[in-house]
Amino acid sequence: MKEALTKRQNQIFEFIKKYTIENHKPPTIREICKKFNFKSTNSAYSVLKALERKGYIQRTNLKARNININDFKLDKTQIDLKEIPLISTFDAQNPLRMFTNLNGTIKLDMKIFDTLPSFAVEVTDDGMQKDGIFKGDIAIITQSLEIKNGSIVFAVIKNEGLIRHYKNENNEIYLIPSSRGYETLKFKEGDKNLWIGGEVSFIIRKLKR
Amino acid sequence: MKEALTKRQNQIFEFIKKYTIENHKPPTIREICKKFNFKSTNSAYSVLKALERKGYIQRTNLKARNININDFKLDKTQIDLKEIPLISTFDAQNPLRMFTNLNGTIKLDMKIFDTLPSFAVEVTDDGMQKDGIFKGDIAIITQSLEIKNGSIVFAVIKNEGLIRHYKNENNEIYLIPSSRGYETLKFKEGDKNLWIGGEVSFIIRKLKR
DNA sequence: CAATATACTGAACATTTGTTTAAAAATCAA
DNA sequence: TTGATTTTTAAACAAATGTTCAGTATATTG
Repeated sequence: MKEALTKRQNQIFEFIKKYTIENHKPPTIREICKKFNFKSTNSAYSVLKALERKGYIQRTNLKARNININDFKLDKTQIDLKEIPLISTFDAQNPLRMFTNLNGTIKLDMKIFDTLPSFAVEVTDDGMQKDGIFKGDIAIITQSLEIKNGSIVFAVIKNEGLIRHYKNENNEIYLIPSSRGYETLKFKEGDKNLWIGGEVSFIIRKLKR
Repeated sequence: MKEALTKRQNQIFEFIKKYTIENHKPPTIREICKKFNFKSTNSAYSVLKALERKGYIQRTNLKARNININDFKLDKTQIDLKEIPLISTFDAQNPLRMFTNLNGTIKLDMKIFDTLPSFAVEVTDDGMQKDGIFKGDIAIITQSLEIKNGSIVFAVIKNEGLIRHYKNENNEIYLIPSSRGYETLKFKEGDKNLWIGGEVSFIIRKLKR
C-alpha cells in the first residue's frame, strides 16, 4: 500500500492527472506553480519529489514534462470523455473522406476506454464471431503505427470495412477471419485498395431486445 | 478537407500519434530526430511546420513537447451522459449494500447506451462464452420488471455475481450457462439467496494488449 | 526549363524548463 | 514545547528544447 498523501500533495497529484488527461501531456513545473499561485518553482518541485518518493509518479531528471503517473489506468477519480467519430462510409483510396461523412459521434469514458481511441465503426459481418465479435457490434478503433501479426484490425477494402486478424508476411498482407464461411484476403503491401484503419481496442455490443 | 501529407510527413505524424498514445505526452523535436536518424533538429522541425500549416497539428512556440494533435480533442460536455456505478461486491440478501462499496463509476453516452442502464459489473467467468460474453468483459445491466425466459441476466447468488440465461418455469428459476463445463443452477422463486439484478443490455470488451 | 516545395545538414542562438541551495513560516506529532 | 516534516519564497544555475539562418540536394509542377 502506498504511503498516504498530504492534502497539498493530493491536490497537485490530482491536477497532474487531470492536466495529463485533458492535454495529452503532463504539466511543466511552472504550469503547476501558476495553477496554485506559487511564487517559486521549488514549491511545486518539492511536492513532485515527495510524490515520487511515495511512489505516485516517476520522473526523469532534466527532461521537460516528464511526469509519469503510476497506475494511470487504475485511476477511478477522474471523469474524462473523448468524443470520437462513428464512421459509416468507407474509402480505402481516400480515408480522410470517411471522416467528413459521419454517422455522428460517440463520447467515451476514458476510465474504461483508456487507449486513446481514434474512431468507431459498426461491425458489418460475422467473420470474427469465433473471437466474440458479432455483426452489429460497435468496434472502437485505435490507430497505431506498428500492427503486430495476429492483431484484430479494422481494414477498408475499396468501399467496404472489415474486422479481421492481421498478418504481414513477405510484404503480403493477409486479412484472416476467425469464422468458417469467410475467405482470407491477400494484398500486396502498398496496395491502394487497402487501408488499415487501426487495431480494434474495444467492442461494444447491444444485447437487449 | 485537409491537404494531403507527403510520405515523410505522414511517417512523422504517425510517430507523433503513436508516441503520444504510448507515453501520455508528445515527443520532443530531438526525440523525433532520433527515431528517424536525423542529424539536424531542423529536419524534424520543418516537417512540424508543414504539419501545422496543413492543419494536422497545432503548436505553441517555444514550449516543450507542445505538439497538439487535432484529432485528439477531448470533449467535456456532459449532455446525454449517464453515470452508473461499477459494482464489485455481491450480496443477494442485501443488494443495496453492493452499491455502497463501489469500484467507481462509468459515464455512458446515451446515444449508444440507450436503455437506461442501472449499473455495471465485470464478468467473472466464461459461462456465457458461446454468447460472446467473456471473463473480464464489462456488462451493463438494466433493471426491468419483467424478465423474459431466455434473457441474459445478471444474478447474485449469495456473495457471487453471475451472467446467465434466465428461465422461469413452474415457480422455479433456472440460470443456464451457454458454455460447456458450467452447471445450470436451480432456485425456488423467492429464494433469499438469489437476486436478479437485471438484464444485460450491453457488453464492453477490451481487446488490445 | 524555371520556379517551387520538400528533405535534409550544420551551427549557433534564445527560451523554456528542471535543479540546486538557502532560508523562513506553517503544520503536526511526540 | 521541541523537533521533524511540509509548505513556501527567492535567486541563480544547468540542461533541455525550440528557433533561426545558411546552405545543399532532390523531386515536383507549371
